[in-house]
Amino acid sequence: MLEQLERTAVELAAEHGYDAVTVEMICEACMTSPRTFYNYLGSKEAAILGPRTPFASEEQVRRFVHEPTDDVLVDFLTMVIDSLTEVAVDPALYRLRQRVIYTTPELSAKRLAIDGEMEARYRAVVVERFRAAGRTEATDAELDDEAHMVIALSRGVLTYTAAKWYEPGFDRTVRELIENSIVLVRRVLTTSS
Amino acid sequence: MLEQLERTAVELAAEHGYDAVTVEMICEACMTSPRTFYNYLGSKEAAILGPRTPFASEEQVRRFVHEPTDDVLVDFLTMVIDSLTEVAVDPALYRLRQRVIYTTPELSAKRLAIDGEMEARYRAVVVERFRAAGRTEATDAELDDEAHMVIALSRGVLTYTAAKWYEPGFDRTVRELIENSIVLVRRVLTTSS
DNA sequence: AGGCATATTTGCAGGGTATGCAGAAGTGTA
DNA sequence: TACACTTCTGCATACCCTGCAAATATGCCT
Repeated sequence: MLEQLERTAVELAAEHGYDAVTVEMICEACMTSPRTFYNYLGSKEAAILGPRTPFASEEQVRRFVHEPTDDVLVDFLTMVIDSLTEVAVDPALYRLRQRVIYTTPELSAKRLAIDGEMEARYRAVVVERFRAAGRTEATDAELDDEAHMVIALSRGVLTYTAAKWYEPGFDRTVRELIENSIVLVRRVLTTSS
Repeated sequence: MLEQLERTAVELAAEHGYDAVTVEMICEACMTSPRTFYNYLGSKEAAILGPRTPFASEEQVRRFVHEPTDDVLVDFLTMVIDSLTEVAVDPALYRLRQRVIYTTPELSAKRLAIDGEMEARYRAVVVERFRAAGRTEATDAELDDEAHMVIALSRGVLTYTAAKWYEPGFDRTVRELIENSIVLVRRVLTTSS
């Protein structure tokens, strides 16, 4: 039932636009009552957004912390992207969902806010990595600041990547996109003009 | 009237929390009707968010495009921050507003979305600067990509800066914060681990 | 099958945001 | 005072969402 409600919500929103679809419509299509919809999903938004994006697994975090390359940003982005692409389930529905979210400002905003809630946790992970790498010369505050910035930059890169990913003529893999993004970051920060 | 409604909305929200304040409350405090509130403001959100953040002025854009230093990111951030801090008006109300927004996830999200709408325009400005600097070796698509990344990174830095700015013990100026942020960006991208 | 406990589903009342519309109230002018 | 014009207001309506209690379905035991 939950699955059917979500699917129907996403499909209807993709077809008519998020605002044009009412909870009642979704329920009629699913032959159930609005009250049940709210019991399962809590809100119309939640139906479209779907399950919360997962935090990186313990194993992924462990690798990030204890098997560093010489580039935090790349490692961090790799970890996050890996955790995101692990979800799988129904790829068609997944992509439809993303499309609806991405084309509805209200929903992208909400999604950004939700993902932002994980940032504090990720920040701690980054600090842990710094510590593990023997960064003992810096104070806690300094490392936390630096971790904060790693997260902030990653957010930028991920935003950029997501935009590319949802552009009409998308053909490359996420990994290629991220690699391309990193190259771009370096270019922006090293070349003049 | 409009001003009074906004001020009252922000003050009540700061005191009781955004969700706890109803439009009716605001209107009672202002001795007016809910209908008038909606005539002026359109939504409760709008009352708290206030006027849209302005785009950089023509003069600021001109300087960014034609008087480049060797660092796009710094120049871009400088331009944006300058345009943001030019607003002025009532500083106390301004800060109260920011605080309410920053402490209400729903509102920060919305604000981020609104600001995001200016990114396309800023991207064009960055490309213009690249062109003015004689970057003729690159294709349009390449420059646009690079500009896109400048914006994405800036968003990250601005997010970081905003977080710092609204931390309890804030004492430094925005300019100092930005400079500090840039240093941090470079460190993250150049030092190992 | 009948009876029973539990879980799921539903209806209903109500509070909140927001919009369209038409009429009321205020304002300035001849 | 009469008129035009702007501003404000009330009312009806649509939609989102929540709490509560009743109805329905489900599974299990005798």
